[in-house]
Amino acid sequence: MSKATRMTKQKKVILEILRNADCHPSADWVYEQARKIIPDISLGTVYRNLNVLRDSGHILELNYGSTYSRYDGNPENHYHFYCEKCHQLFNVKIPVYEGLDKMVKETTGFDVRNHRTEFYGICNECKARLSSSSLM
Amino acid sequence: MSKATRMTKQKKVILEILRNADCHPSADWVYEQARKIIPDISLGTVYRNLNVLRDSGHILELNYGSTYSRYDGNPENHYHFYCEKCHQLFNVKIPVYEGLDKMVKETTGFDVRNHRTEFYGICNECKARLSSSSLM
DNA sequence: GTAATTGCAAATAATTTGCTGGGTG
DNA sequence: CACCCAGCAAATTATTTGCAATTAC
Repeated sequence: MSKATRMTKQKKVILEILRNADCHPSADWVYEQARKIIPDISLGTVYRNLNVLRDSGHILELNYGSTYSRYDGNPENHYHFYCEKCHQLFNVKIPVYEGLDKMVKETTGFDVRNHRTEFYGICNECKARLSSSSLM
Repeated sequence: MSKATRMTKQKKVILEILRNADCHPSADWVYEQARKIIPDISLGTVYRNLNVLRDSGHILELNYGSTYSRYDGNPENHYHFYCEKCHQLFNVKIPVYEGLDKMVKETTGFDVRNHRTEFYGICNECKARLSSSSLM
């Protein structure tokens, strides 16, 4: 059914970068990192592989709060926090509440596969920066 | 502080369209509807007003599951369901669980303002279509 | 060997912006 | 009557795609 997929050195490097990243990078950031290892890798290849890896369930694509997608090397569903000041994305370490899916299935009848939740607010670093500024 | 904002007939029409929409339309759909009332309205004006209305809290901008934004004339936070087959977006009528925000505030220390949740799966119409097809 | 994948560059899609004239408060 | 906002078109940004050469299996 699904097309055969080959493990190229480009794909391997991209996956490795995402797994080792402690942030939720954009395609462009992944591209810059990948160039350090494969100098003539192209941005198109990065985008193509990010899509392949997302479709095969190896990574997550996130598109909250910005005009571009961010990627997450941890494919297991988890919650995120978006800082409205510095626009960073953080992992939130509370368990995914799967009971919600069942609740929605009961009220709508839909086949609910999963859900995603993003929290919005101000992160600790930005809170500190704001309260030390004279503008408060 | 924030700039004065004027009520133009364009802005009024755009807001009215969104409030009466029973779907979660794209900027382009809003533009097509608005043209029926103000034939020479421009797409740029639609985008500008959607941003103004979003910033002033009159509408919500949603960007889940697609490459373009959708807009919601109901500015109160509520959950959504995205059908992975037909790509429609539905409102989910379960109450927003604000206790989650407090939980995240306690585990992270962040100032959590709110959260958004989207459910993913297959809607009823698509379920019916799938089970009646010979491909199941 | 052959089909998937690459690099490159051009194409697309969605949204934003500069400018000048018009309409709101 | 000042200044925000409209229309128009060109610019920007993020992402996708066509093609010939390359490479994994």
